[in-house]
Formats: sequence, C-alpha cells, structure tokens
Amino acid sequence: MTLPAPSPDDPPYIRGLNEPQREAVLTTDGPVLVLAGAGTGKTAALTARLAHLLWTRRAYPSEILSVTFTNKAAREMKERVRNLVGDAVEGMPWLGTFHAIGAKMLRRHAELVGLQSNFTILDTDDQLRLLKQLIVANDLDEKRWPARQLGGLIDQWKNKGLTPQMLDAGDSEQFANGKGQSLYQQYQDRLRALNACDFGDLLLHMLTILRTHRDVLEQYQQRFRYIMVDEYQDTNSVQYLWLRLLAQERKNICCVGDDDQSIYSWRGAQVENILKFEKDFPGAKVIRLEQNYRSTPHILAAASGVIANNSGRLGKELWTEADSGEKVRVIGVWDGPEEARRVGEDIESARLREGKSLEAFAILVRAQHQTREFEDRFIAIGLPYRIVGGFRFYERAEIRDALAYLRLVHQPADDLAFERIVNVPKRGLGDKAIARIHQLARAEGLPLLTASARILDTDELTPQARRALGSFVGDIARWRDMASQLPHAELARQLLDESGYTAMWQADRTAEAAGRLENLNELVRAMEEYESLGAFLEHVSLVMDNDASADEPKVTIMTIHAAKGLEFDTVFLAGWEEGLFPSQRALDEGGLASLEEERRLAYVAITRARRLATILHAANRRIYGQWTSSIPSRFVGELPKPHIDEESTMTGGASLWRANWSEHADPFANVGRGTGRGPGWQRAAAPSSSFTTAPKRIVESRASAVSLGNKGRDDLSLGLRVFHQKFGYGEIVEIEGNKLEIEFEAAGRKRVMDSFVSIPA
DNA sequence: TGACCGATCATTTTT
DNA sequence: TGATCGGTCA
Repeated sequence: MTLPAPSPDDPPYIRGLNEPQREAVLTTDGPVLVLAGAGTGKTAALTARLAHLLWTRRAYPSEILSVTFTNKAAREMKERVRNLVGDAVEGMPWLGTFHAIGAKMLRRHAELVGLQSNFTILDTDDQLRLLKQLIVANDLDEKRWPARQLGGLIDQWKNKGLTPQMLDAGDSEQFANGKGQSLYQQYQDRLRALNACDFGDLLLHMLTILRTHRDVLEQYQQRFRYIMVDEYQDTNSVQYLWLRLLAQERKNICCVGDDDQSIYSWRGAQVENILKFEKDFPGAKVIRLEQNYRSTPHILAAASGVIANNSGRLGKELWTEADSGEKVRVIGVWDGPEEARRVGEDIESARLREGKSLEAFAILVRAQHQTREFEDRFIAIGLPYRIVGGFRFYERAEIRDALAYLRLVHQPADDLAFERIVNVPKRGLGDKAIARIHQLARAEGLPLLTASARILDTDELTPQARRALGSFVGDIARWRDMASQLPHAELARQLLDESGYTAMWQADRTAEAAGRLENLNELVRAMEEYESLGAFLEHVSLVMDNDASADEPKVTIMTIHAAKGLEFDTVFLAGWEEGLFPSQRALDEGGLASLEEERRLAYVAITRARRLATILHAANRRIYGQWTSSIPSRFVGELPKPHIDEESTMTGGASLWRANWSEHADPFANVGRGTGRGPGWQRAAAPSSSFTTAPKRIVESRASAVSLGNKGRDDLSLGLRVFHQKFGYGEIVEIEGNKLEIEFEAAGRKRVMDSFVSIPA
C-alpha cells in the first residue's frame, strides 16, 4: 500500500503517528486486523481512525459501531476522540461496551424475546439467588449441586451463544445428572416472568433477534457503515457471531488486538477468533504495530523471550528506540514476608533517591490473596497503597439494598428486589408471611408486589404482619407517584429516609456503619448526574466500575489481569513460583493451552513496566496455612539471560541452605507435608529470622518513618477516639513517636501508624 | 433473631 | 490459615 507522505497539511489526528499506525487509520474500507503489541499505541491508532472516519465524512457519528470490553476503555476512547474532533462524539451513540450496546439494542426490540423494554439487568448476586430457588424447587441437594456451578455453566453456554433448546445431552449432563438443560430453561422462564435479563442475555437475546428477524438485522447492517472492535482477542463466541452478522453486509470491520495478550479464556474468550480473522474475512488487511513506546529494550527483550515459548502465535517483534535502561531484575527471597519487605524497601529507597511519586510503582500479583502480604507490610511501615479490585462500590450490601428499593419503584415486577428489601429494615415480616405471599404469587402468576397488595384483602396474615406489609406496599406506591414529580436523587433521599433504611444504619454502632452511610450519600450524589431513574439504574447495572479516587499518591497493588492495558514506571512482579505462577490449577487442569495462557499473563505482566521490572520468587510460601517450599517459576528460566540481573537476598545460613537445596532434589523430603508442622520447616525457617528479618526490620522502620516525614502528630492524645480505614473506631492507648497502639472497638488492639487514623467529626 | 460452631474450601473477573 | 456458609441453640 502506498501512503501519502506525511505533510503539514495532514489533519491533526494523523500527526505523530508512525507508518503502520497511519496505515491502520487510512485503510478505512474492507476488513482490517490490527495486531497491536503491548505499548504500541493501539488506542492512539484506534481513536485516530475513528476521527478520520468522522473528519472525512465517511460516516456520521451514529453510523459507527465501536465496541470495547470495559467501560473504562469506552470512556477513554470517547475522551480521546473528543480531543481530536471536538464534540462530534456527543452523537456517538454506538460507542460502548458490548454489553451496553447490547442492552441499548435489546431495549428497542425487547418484545421480540418476550421482554418489556424497561427490563431489569440482574447482577451475579441476583442471578445466584434465583438459581438457588430453582435448585431447591427441583428437589436437588444444593450442597451437591451449588448454584454457583449452575450459574457458571449457564454463563458458559450463553458465552457460546447457546439457548436452552440448543444444548445437547452432553451439555445438559454437566449438571445434576442431566437436569442442566431443564434448569437453564426454567431460569430463562423465570427471568422473562421477572422482566429481567442477566449479562449474558444482553448479547444472546440480541443474537437471537438478529438471527431470526431479517428486517432487524438489515436495519443494523445498513446503519453501521463502519465497525471497530477493541481487544478482539478477548471476544467470546456470542460476541464473535454478533459482529460477524453485523459486518456481513458492508465488511468494513476493523478489529484491534494482540493474541499474546489473550488472558481471558476462562471467561469464554476465544483466541481463535483473532487467529482466524483472515479466514472469516477474506481479503483482510493485516497491519502490525510493533514499535513500542512504553518500555526499555531490556524489558521488551525479556517479555519477548518468554512469549516466544508459546506456539500458534500470529507473531510480532516488538522494538523500540528507547535507551537500553536497566536490566530486568530477578530476586530470590526466602519467603513471602521477605518478598513484601524487600519490595517496600525498594520503593522507599527509589522514592528517596529519585524523588519518584508513589504513583510510579505497581506490584502485580497472580492471585488476589497475594495482596495481603503486601498490605500487611505496607501498613506496618506506613507506606500508602491502594489495592485495585476486590470489593466494588455497587456490590456493597447497603448500596444493593438502596438500589433494590429504587428498582422496585422503577419496575414493580422485580421480585428479586422485593425479596431483598421487604424486611430490610426489619418490619416484622418473617418467613411465614413471605412464604404466604410467594404462594399466592405463584398460584396466580403475579409479581410479589402485586400479590402482596392482594393478600392484604384476605385474612391470611397475622394482624401485625398485615399492617407492616400494608404500609410497605403503600410506601412503594407513594414513591412511585413521587417518582414522576421529583428529581430522582431527591426521591432516593426521601425514600431512604422514609423507609427507615438510613435510620437502620444510624442505629448501628459497628465500625462500618459510618462508612455505609457515607456510601449511601455517595450513591445519591452519583444519581444527580443521570437524567432519569431508568438511566441511572442502567448505568449501575452495566457500569460497575468505580474509579479509585486519586487523592494522595499511593503504590498500586493489583492482579496482573487488572493491570492489563495499564503501565507503570516501576513494576514489581511478585510470586513467580511454580504452582503460584503458573498456577497449579492451570497446570493440573488446562494442559498446554492453560500453560500458554499463563505465559501470556507473564508477557502482559512484564510489558506493564516502562523503566524497571523486578521479578521476585520466594523459596518458601505459606499456602492455605501450610508452609510449602517452592521453586522459581519456569518463566524465570525463560527470561533471556543477557537482559536480566539475578540476585538472591539470602545470605549466610539461608543461601547455604539454598545451595544445598539445588544439589538435592527436595530438601523438604522429610517435612510432614500433611501437617505443615514438621520440625523440618521450623529448622529451615529459622535462618530467615536471624539473618535477614530481625536486623533489617529496625533499619527499615526508621528509614520509612523519616522518609515519610512522619514526625508524629500533635492532634492526637491518649484516650482519644479515632477512626482507621481498615480497623474502624478505636481508642488510643499508647503513643510512641508516629506509632499508635489503639484498642479498636471491632478489631481489637493493634499498632498502627498515625498517618492512617483520623479524628471523627 | 442473633450468636456461635463446625465443615468446607479455597485463580484470574468484566459486564 | 481464614473467610464463608449453613445449621443449631437460646
């Protein structure tokens, strides 16, 4: 392809792009696959392409379908396109996640699959409760056949694009001796009765509609002149089928992805989709983005060396113009605590020496539980950190309760919402009353709320239950009326007040109650940004991410999965040991395919680093409370030697022990594996405390106190009541420099740094 | 209804 | 080891 040479007349979005990026932008028609390695300016190319389509009037904003996987990616893209072409983005209704776009389409055609357009989108929690009810109703032992498992299967089926009718006996056999299909069908029936969808349905229902209604399909094929897909390697089968149908007519589809970064197969993603793109779309143009703008050559070489061990890659060779920088460090430590200690030290000293912000550092782990070791350590030395992932705002109980009220007001048939809050706060509506309502609802085929209104006219309930239910039903009706007159945030405020929900938490004296009330306020505040209650609820069910507030600079701790797409100046990759990374489970269950996915994970991990990557592995780790000896990950061995610096912090006794260990196959041969209490590990672990742990601890804590500028606070005194992020309220019983001894109301007595406590208003 | 106890079981997680 | 869940008891 001959490209026009760069010229000053180039539109702004073209400037600064390299040759292949320009090609990706300018090749507008026909199928295009952009293979974009880590850090090669994928998003820049993608957004420039979008801008180009708009700028050159090839399409109106409403004629471009651009899908991403996460809301964050969608937001970012919107933001960047806005910077390039201005407010034309406002009219880009079809830029969003697969699910958001699926929901938007489905609301227009809901009746084709037996739903109303105001259907509720259930989250995993609701889904599980529903499944549990079904399992019980089918006289199955919920111990033997857990709802989780059924939920997982249904998810998988939906990811593959399979409706209940399409399952074969083998699929069905996977649950409760062949009841799988029937339960799936019952689940779908229940969802329809509730006028609800789960996440999978947003795509599967839409696929069904596109498949069975030619007119609808043609309408969208006509509308979408151009289709762009981000992270194509992460698409699952439904998404693939959906895209293929939509692109079939015009074939202007541009998929961007990196087969080496496919790490979501366990969620239904099919790397094959990207590998077979050229077969699916004959004549496809394949463009490789290989110039990396993120990392140093050593980092790239290390990552490339590892990923080269995988088979069946499309193949890319990353290169960079950057200076070589530091080699990737590989550090062997004695055990988990030492690993955390070492990382803490390195961060502190790099910060002191180079004056780096804590935002420059990230610790990436394979599994969530690894974050604990770091958390404990960082609390101890007073190093501010943030753990990404884990509990999300909208998953908190109080938020889900509040939302259930709003859902019920918005959609009275939402039985799951009804069940959640009918007796929260407690109104004296016990199991028997609720069972009665259920009975009537089932017999008459009514939603629970309607059944409740009906049952008030009978004498089925005890007088107090009837009174309680009567006022509950009346309240909901009243709030429904208010909904049309009041701004919805105001409605929420009044509703939470009048229902007694706020009062319930105000009466609660536990450590978390204050936080929960604050969360409720936050929720109401968030509502103000949406134009309607419906829009807000849609946002909540689809946009489940909450941006970690970036108040003060903090070190980031997160899983490698969560780090995909991010970059940090300095990255610590912890726990590179066989069995942990690659994970034992992947090794046991998934065979070569899983091992390769783990390796891609290693590739993703290394390529997050801009300037310095440090890989750590520990010789001993406690797994489920048992001390286990471990050997370095095979991925460590795959790192090309010229690009790494190896180091062991184990000196004296420890390294002697280690030398010993490499000579003999298994130094723990005599350790009682079953008990984890054999004398072996105690002997073996002893050098750690005498050689490395004890002397270092003193030095470090002094260093960190100084470096953090903690000179002690003058606003604290003995006996003062304070609040700590993690442990809640407590009373100061001792002050020693910047360390406090606090008797916490819920968590007991702890020593904490004074920078972590605040004085409650 | 809440407190307590024992059994169970532990990747990755978005929408 | 430790969080979670379900059952039991007061």
